[in-house]
Amino acid sequence: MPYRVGAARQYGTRPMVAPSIPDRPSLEGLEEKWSARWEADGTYRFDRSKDRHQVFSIDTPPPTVSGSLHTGHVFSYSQTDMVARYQRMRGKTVFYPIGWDDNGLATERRVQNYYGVRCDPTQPFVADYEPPSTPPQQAVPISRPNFVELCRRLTEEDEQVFEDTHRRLGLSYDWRYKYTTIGEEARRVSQVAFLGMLERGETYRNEAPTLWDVDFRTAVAQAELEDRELQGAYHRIAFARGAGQGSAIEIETTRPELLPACVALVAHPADERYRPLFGTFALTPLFGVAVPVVAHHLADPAKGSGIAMVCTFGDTTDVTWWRELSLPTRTVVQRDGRFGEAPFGEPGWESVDAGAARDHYSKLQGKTVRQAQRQIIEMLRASGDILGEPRPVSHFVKFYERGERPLEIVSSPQWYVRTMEMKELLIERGRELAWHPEFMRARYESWVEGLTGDWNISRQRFFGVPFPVWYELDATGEVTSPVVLVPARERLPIDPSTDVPEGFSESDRGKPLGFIGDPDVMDTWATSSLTPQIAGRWTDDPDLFARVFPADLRPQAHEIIRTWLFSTIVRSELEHHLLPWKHAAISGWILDPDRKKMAKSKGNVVVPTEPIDRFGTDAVRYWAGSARLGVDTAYDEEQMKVGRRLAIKILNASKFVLARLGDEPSTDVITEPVDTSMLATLAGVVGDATAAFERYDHARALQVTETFFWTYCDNYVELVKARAYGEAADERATASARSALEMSLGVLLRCFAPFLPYSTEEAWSWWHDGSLHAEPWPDAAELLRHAGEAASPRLLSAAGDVLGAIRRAKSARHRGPRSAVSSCTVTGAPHEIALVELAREDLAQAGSIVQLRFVPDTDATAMSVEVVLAPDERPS
RNA sequence: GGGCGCUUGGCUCAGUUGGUUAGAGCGCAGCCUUCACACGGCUGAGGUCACAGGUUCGAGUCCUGUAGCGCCCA
Repeated sequence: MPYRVGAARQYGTRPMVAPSIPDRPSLEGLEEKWSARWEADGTYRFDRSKDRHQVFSIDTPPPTVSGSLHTGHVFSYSQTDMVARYQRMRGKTVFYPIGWDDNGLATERRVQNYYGVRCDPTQPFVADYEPPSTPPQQAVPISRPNFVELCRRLTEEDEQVFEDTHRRLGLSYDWRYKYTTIGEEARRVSQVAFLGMLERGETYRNEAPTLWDVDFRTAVAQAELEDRELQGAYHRIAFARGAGQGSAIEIETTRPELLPACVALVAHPADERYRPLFGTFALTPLFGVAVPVVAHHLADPAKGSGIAMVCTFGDTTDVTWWRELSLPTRTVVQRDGRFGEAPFGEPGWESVDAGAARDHYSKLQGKTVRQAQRQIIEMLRASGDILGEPRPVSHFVKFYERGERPLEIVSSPQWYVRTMEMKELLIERGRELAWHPEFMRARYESWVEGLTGDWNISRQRFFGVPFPVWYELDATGEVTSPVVLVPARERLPIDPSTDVPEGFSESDRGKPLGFIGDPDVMDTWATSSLTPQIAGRWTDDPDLFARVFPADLRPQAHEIIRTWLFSTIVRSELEHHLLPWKHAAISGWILDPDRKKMAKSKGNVVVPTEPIDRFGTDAVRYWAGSARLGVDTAYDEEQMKVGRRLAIKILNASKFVLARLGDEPSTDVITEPVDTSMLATLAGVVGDATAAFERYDHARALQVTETFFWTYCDNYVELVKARAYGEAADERATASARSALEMSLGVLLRCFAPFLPYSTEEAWSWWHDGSLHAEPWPDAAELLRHAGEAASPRLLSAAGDVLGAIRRAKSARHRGPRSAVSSCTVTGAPHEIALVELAREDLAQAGSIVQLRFVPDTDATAMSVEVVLAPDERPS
């Protein structure tokens, strides 16, 4: 591929009249100036006429708009932008869209708090509804359409703030491809993909025990769970045996309130204490229900009394026992977290004393889990079935990660995606993906290996993508048929609560022999897992999609490997049998200066606009760019100050070079050994930076460029200053210096461009038309050709060493940098001396050396420099 | 409890496939201002590479173990 370092191009775009260079270059105002220009010029527009192999496609997880942006976003988004800019300069047309994740629970909560409302689907729709001007104490119930409307309104405001910040950061998106996860296209893609899964049998609806948050009133997926340690207590409860069958069985439980839901007692098959009891029955206290004593290996003989009661459902182990031992179901806890009906005496609820059972249960019905626990303990005490005092215990209980009360397990119809049968395949896909850093793959694999159930994608929420299905009702108005009514694909997206299935009319809704829409919305991940398809306009623009999918890169943080990355691989596999991207770049976290994770809940969040205001975008990006992928990084203003200094240095160095451009620029005239040595060194730097970018190591690319740039300024620029000023006798020496300076500056600006887009663009604009960011990335091989075969990087470094020795001598004697050296003697191995002697004139000028001598010494192992300063002529 | 990562000068971090006296920046100290840069530059001091074994001619780097910290999952 022809990546030209671009003598011809570089010079070719040079304006006829050199624009004026500011006397005092400054970073102030560059962001506004260049952001507007890039937008106006379409600098970062994706060229959709290009084929897939000419495209570099990035699938960025859209940030959640509800809530504020923090510096962590700036950090990882900047890192991705560096790759995007590099690839663009490598000649790719970059597909780099951005979206906003406004779908889901986070937005609902924000709307509730912001406006002081709550969604109540039983409320009637109010046209032109206006929320209270100040949020009232008691949330106002409003209809679902009104609630969704408020969600849209608030997210639009939030999205504008986000867009402004992203633009200031200089992220090189093509804004024409902006999307949202609740927008029409996202809903269409989600629904098309869902119906595809339905058709292929990859999704199914099942009435099943489901982890349920009683406050949020929604099912919770495995990815959203977390274990929290809770203080509880073991209560010892006696279960009577049938007449003449022996003494009571004592069990210990942390959830005595679930006694009416008890369906069995379980002990380990090898437990000698209980072996004789397997196959017999015991009676639940208070309720008199006969439950079998059964054996299962998950029963822990060391826990409590070694025998446990199985309830429907106290925890996930209960679910396992219930399923594997085919136990009956007696559910008492409802979706609102309160005790519902329990018809003791009726089929399935047989009791030896149904009257007493009902009497006892009537005191529990309607109570919350906590209240019921207090009540049942009281009743058990009264009946004498509770033994001794409760024994405090600390145990882990499952919570919804956003929830405040332990999850209950209820039975309700949910849509599931068959992920369990894909596990092997998913792990294989994970192995095909190039992970940066490599070790992040383990996070993914251990997550997939640890999956215990299919992916539940139903959410009993309001602001989300509805399931595009209806159910037929029978003559009694119940859903009994397993047949699902689906819309034609052309109708999507639809909302089954307002749209009507083919062959029915709105008047059939909810009526016997009519239909009813699925009441739920999809889990936010069921949409977010389709960002490659949404951004690439899979359903609406297949031509575009073919050019950008599968993507080259998925950048994201490590905590969403188990959610976003995982679910996207699942969907891509189901829909396309392809890995959705080639590379995954996993960024680290931003920690606060005390190395604590930056999080809103901790109150240590730095708003990104603040450091941008104080140090400038380039400075903040420099900080982000110096951190490697996968490494958690502390928020560090010192590092931003360094970046700011670098950006200013770039402007100043550019000013110096451009103030003495030659009249007839040409690469042919770069002949002086010091100049060609510099070009050869620069070629090495470009090679390193390129290789680093190719392996997604942007930090290394920045570091090698920066390191070279400082020695370039300190040594090379100082060495050639006299020639550049035209003070050399030989005109060719001057032309060589000027051309080399111009070429190297152009190369350096391009190397820095992905990191510091504003200051480099500013400097570039001083002597070019067109954007630096549309320039080709420099090519090391071409630089080497300009340097010539004879050029040796060693000359520049050796001359730099001599210069350093002279500086040290002057510094030690408190002399100024331009103070005179009466004599300087350089001693070293003959080949070294022969080399460094090529820089004689430059060294003499740069060091203000009167007498410069080079002494070859065959015994010398290292070069040594002896400096004699001229007498100090300053007044003392 | 399982997995992953980290431990290098006061601080933040580099250190590529093991190869001479271990690097950088910040901070600190000293010095230097007409001639790109005081929103600066130069120079310097400062490290038994967490610990203990092992492999090797040679280990910050590879292996084993220990400790501490962090994250993910139970």
